[in-house]
Amino acid sequence: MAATILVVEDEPAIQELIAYNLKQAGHQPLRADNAEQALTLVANALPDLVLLDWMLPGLSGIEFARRLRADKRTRAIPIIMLTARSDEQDKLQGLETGADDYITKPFSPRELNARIKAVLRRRAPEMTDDMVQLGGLKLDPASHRVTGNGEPVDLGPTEFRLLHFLMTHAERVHSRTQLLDQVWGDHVFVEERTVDVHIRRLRKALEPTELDGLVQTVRGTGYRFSAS
Amino acid sequence: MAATILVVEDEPAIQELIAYNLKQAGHQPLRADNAEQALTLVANALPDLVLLDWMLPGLSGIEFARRLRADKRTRAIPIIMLTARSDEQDKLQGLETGADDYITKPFSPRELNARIKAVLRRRAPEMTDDMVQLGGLKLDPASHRVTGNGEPVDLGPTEFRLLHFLMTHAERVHSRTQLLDQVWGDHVFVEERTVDVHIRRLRKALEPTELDGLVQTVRGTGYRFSAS
DNA sequence: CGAGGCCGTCACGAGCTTGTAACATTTGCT
DNA sequence: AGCAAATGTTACAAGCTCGTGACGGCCTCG
Repeated sequence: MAATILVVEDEPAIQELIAYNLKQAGHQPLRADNAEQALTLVANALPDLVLLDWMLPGLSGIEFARRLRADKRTRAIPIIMLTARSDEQDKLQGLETGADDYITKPFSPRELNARIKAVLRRRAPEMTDDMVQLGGLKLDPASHRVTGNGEPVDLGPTEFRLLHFLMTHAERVHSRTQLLDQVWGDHVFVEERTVDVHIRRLRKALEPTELDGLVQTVRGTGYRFSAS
Repeated sequence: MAATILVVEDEPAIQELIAYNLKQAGHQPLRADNAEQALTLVANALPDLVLLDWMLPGLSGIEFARRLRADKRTRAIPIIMLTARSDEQDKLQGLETGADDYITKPFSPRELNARIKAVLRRRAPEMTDDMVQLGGLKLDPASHRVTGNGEPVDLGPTEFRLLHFLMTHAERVHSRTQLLDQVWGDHVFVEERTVDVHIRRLRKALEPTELDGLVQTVRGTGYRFSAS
């Protein structure tokens, strides 16, 4: 878990309620009363997910979603829209605009959390605290523990995040830039070669378990985690 | 347990019955005949849980629940609603409003107690008086006593609550912020590093029993109680 | 009103992490 | 083979995190 979630909701009580529930669930809520404010926040820091009220004063939720989708930097952010009652018209338009899911008010905290988790699992599996197990390696985000063939593996924070991302996006090559964006964060500027060093550190930590071969180099492209 | 439980029920006989049962089970019942009265009581002292009749004269149970959820101070209070027969409509609306559980009349004292315990455990496992026993450490909330390998361990109030929380949420990393929210209470403003100091005091108290290793640091993330 | 216990904060230092540069090695190509 | 680009590897200084002891304030109890 531990995702940063932007809540765009003009009703203060509901906003407060949602924010509280997000915090309880281990997320980091960001709040905005309207779309303009939300855009400013997004400009400063990318949230991992957006909870968006469809009915907003000023710039509408639909329009806000469009703008997110129009900008390359924000296009991939999952959006869950909040609609009053089951307004079919809104739902349709929302899903067309690119919302990942919708939830109708009133909703229970339980339902909200379930949907957030579902969407994150689909769009950003490394944000959930699901255990990942691949090719003899086991990584548990909840306890923050890694074992290789049963033996504990000691990793630094960055190596842990790197391995987590690679394992949740296995069998795919990731360029250094992508890894920097995903593992380091997108507003960070670091030398690309730094990735190499951390890959090295990760492999070194995996060596005792003979599992370092799972982290593979794809020359000219980047790195890949592969269990095959 | 020893939880303070607010009973909101307009039928005097049933209210009396419930209150009696709660007392028997070791709880401290507060009674209210209607939502207005209940609000007054809540304003004075926060109960640990609310038993709420859905059908009330005047302000309805649903509305009362909404108000609890709307106020930051009362938002976290678990609610169990009492519904006459199995009125599906009410159940649905109740859970959406944020009730944690429901129980249909008539119900047995046993069932009521079971649900209360379950809800308390789910919302705040460290609220129940279940004894926790992990890795040689034994913590008994009822007698407020801790023993490590049979030897008594002397803890201050905060260390006790901290250990209780960690033990009831073992094998999970908790950030300092989470610990402050859960152990100190989330309206409190304290330095994050204060957590470190109390962890230190907890470890020091555990040292004589050689069990201080159970409280582990996860660098860059937080702390974890682990028996493995 | 004095003693003791508990709490939150601070400051210092050890040790761990991290980004970078520098050098070594491998790879692909001609 | 020879070359250039890409990647592996190592060392290191700077920065950050965490452990730890100390201190002063507050409260309770005698």
